[in-house]
Amino acid sequence: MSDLSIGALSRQTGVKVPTIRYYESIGMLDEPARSPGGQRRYGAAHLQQLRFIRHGRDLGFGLDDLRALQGLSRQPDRSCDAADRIARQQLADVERRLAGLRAVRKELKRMVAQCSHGVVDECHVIQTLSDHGLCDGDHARPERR
Amino acid sequence: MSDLSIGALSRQTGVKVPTIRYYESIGMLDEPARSPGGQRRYGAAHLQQLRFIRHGRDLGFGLDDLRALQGLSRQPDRSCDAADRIARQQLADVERRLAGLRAVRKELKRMVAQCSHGVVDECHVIQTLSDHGLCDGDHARPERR
DNA sequence: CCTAATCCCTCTAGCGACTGGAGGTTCAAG
DNA sequence: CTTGAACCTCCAGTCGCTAGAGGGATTAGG
Repeated sequence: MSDLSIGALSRQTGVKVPTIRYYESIGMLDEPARSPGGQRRYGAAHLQQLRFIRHGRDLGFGLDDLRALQGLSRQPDRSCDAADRIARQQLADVERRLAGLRAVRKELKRMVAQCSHGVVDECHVIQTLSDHGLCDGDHARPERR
Repeated sequence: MSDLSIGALSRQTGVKVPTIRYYESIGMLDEPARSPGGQRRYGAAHLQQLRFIRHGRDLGFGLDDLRALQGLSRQPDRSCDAADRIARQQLADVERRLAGLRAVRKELKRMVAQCSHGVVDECHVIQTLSDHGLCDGDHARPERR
């Protein structure tokens, strides 16, 4: 029906062209039909599928989680406990990262606020980095993934 | 003076052994002296240097930023404007990510709260992923780096 | 002094989730 | 039919580590 080129699909979803090909290569996105000359031609189902992935990525789900959720969405009669569990875990993960980032922000604010715009030797930015004892918060490493 | 093995340095700083070697390989950490048998022997300066890196990583700075900050800290007479700029940018970055994560959290909470624990077909977790229109927030992609 | 346990060495490859480039082919508008 | 944009495949690189293989060094105890 729709018959989109990869570029058109990219525009519709906001997913970059090489990323679409990457998703196909790792089996996240179904292989599309090809034009006589070998170019990819996508239909409405692909559009839907890619939007699902895009939205999930925006919410911070990993590709493995999304693969699992995709699998579930194809079996509409099964219990959604598994989906619920994945989403809850993701929420917990986001909460953890928020806490970490808040601690980091607090420390960064202190660093920046105390900078007297003088020379490096008296700079709180450098001093704080050199000596963790100058921090009060226990900002553990927040990042990862 | 201290004369630490790589394992001892690791214990003192909380940085894993392979990570220490990695930092050396990319020129973040000065090459240490070696024992007669070729094992690394670190001094107090290395300990200080690695703590600086560790602390900076904990605050979310990239290794390139830390390299620059390290360079500045070795020139104590220069203005600390550059250091200040890097820290402010990092703070702005953290604020951006916090905003993104808060939007994501809101959406995830909605998804999870609305789940009626029935079958997949009526599951809000799956439905929301399938249709971004069900979201109200404009949770743009928060992650990266 | 010898042995065993633990540590350390280099080198290579892998992770997640893309992103970019080179070098060549196909498509669609005019 | 020509032109230029879009497409193709394949490979390499990003960031910041992390893990494993296959070996050598160090150290504490007997």
